[in-house]
Amino acid sequence: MDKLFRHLRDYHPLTPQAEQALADEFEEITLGKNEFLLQEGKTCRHLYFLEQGAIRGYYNLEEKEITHWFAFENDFVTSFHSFITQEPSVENIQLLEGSVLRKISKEKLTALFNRFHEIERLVRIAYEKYYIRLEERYVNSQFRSASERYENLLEHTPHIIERVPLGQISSYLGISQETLSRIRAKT
Amino acid sequence: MDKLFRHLRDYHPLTPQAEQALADEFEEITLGKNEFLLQEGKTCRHLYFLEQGAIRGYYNLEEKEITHWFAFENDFVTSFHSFITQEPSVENIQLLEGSVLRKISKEKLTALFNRFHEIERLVRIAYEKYYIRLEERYVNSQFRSASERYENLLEHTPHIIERVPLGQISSYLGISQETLSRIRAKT
DNA sequence: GGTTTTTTTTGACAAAGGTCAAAAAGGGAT
DNA sequence: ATCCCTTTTTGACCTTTGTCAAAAAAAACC
Repeated sequence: MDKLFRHLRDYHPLTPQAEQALADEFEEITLGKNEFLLQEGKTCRHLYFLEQGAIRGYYNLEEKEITHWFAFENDFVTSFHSFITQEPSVENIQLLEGSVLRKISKEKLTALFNRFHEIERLVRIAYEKYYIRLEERYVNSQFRSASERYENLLEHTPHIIERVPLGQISSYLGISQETLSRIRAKT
Repeated sequence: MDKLFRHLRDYHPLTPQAEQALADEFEEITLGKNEFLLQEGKTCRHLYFLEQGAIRGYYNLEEKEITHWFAFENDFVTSFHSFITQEPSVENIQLLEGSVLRKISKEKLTALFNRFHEIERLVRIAYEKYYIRLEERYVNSQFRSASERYENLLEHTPHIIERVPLGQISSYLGISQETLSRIRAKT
C-alpha cells in the first residue's frame, strides 16, 4: 500500500484521515500473465493502481489488435472512457506480466469525493498530468515520421522496449511491424 | 454571462453562491480576427471561455504552422500545458474570427477551488469530458487513413469546414493540403 | 539437446500520401 | 468590371510506409 501512497503524495499531499479512508477502500489483487482486467463489451467499474507489473490496453480494428497504451509500475489503469461514462468498453485491458494491483470502485471513489474535498483535488491534479501526457502523445503521433516516433520512444520510455513484444510496440506507434523492424535495423 | 453558466450547468450544477463567485471573476474581453490570445514563449495565465467566435491553436514545426485544435462557441480555451505547468507555451492561440470571450486567471480559479469544493468538482468533470474527447481524436488520428479522418470530420464536426481555411484543416488532420484537396474532389 | 511455436527480420512489390510548381478559382477593394 | 492577393486545385514525380510471403532467430516445451 505504501507504494500507492508515496505516489499519491507526488500529486497532492493528503491528511492522515483522507489517507486512511483511501486505504480502507483500495483492495489488493494479483493476476497472472495474459489475464484480462477488462474485456470489450463490459463496463469498467474500477480504477486500478499498478504496483508491480505491466499491462496494455488494446482494441480490435479490422481483424487486428491495436495496442494504444501501456502501463507499468505506479501508473493508474482503467478504461477511461468506460469508467467515466459507465458505458460498455471498446477496449480490452490485458496483463503483459503477472501483476500486483490495487483497485477501487467508481461508487466508492465518488463517495470519497463527497467526504474529502482533498481527494477530489488529488484526482483533479492527476487528470491534469494525464491530459498533458496524452496531448504530448497525440502531437507526437500525428506530426512525426515513423522513425521519429520510434526514437522518441527510445528516449522517453525505453522500458517499453524491454518488456513488450515488437508487434505490440509497432501498433502502439502506429507503424507496421515490418517497418519498425527496418527502422531498428538502421540504427 | 448567461451562456457561460448555461454551459457550466451541463457539467455540474452550482449553488447560487458559487455561481456568483464565478461571475465576479470572469471578465469579458473582445478581440478581432487574427489577434493572438497567446504567443509561443509566453506563459498562459488564463483560462478562457469562448462565447462567440472561432479560435485555433497552432505551433511552428520546421517552417510550418501545425494547427492542432479549433475552438468554437461554448468551448473552453487555453494552452493547457502552459496553463497547468505555468511554463512558457510552445503554442500560439489565434482568433479565426472576431470573438467574445470570458477569462479568469489561474490564481483566481485556484482560490475559488479553495472556497468552493463544487467548483473544483465542476472542473474535474470538465477535465473528464475533455480527456475523452482528446482520446477519441488520438485514436482517430493514429489509426485511420487520411480520407477516413476527413470523413470523420465531416460527420462529427462539419462546422469546421465552414469556418476554417483548408490549409489549416489539412494540418489539423495531419494531411498535406494537396492531398486533402484531392480527397475532397473524389466525394 | 532437439523440436515446436512464436517472434523478428528480409525481400519484392504496391499503395498512400508528400512535394514542387503552376494553373485556376475566389474575394475584396477600387 | 478590373486588379491584386489569397486560397484551392491539378499534374508529375518522389518518398515513406504497408502488404504478402518466406526465411531466420529466439523462446518455450518436452
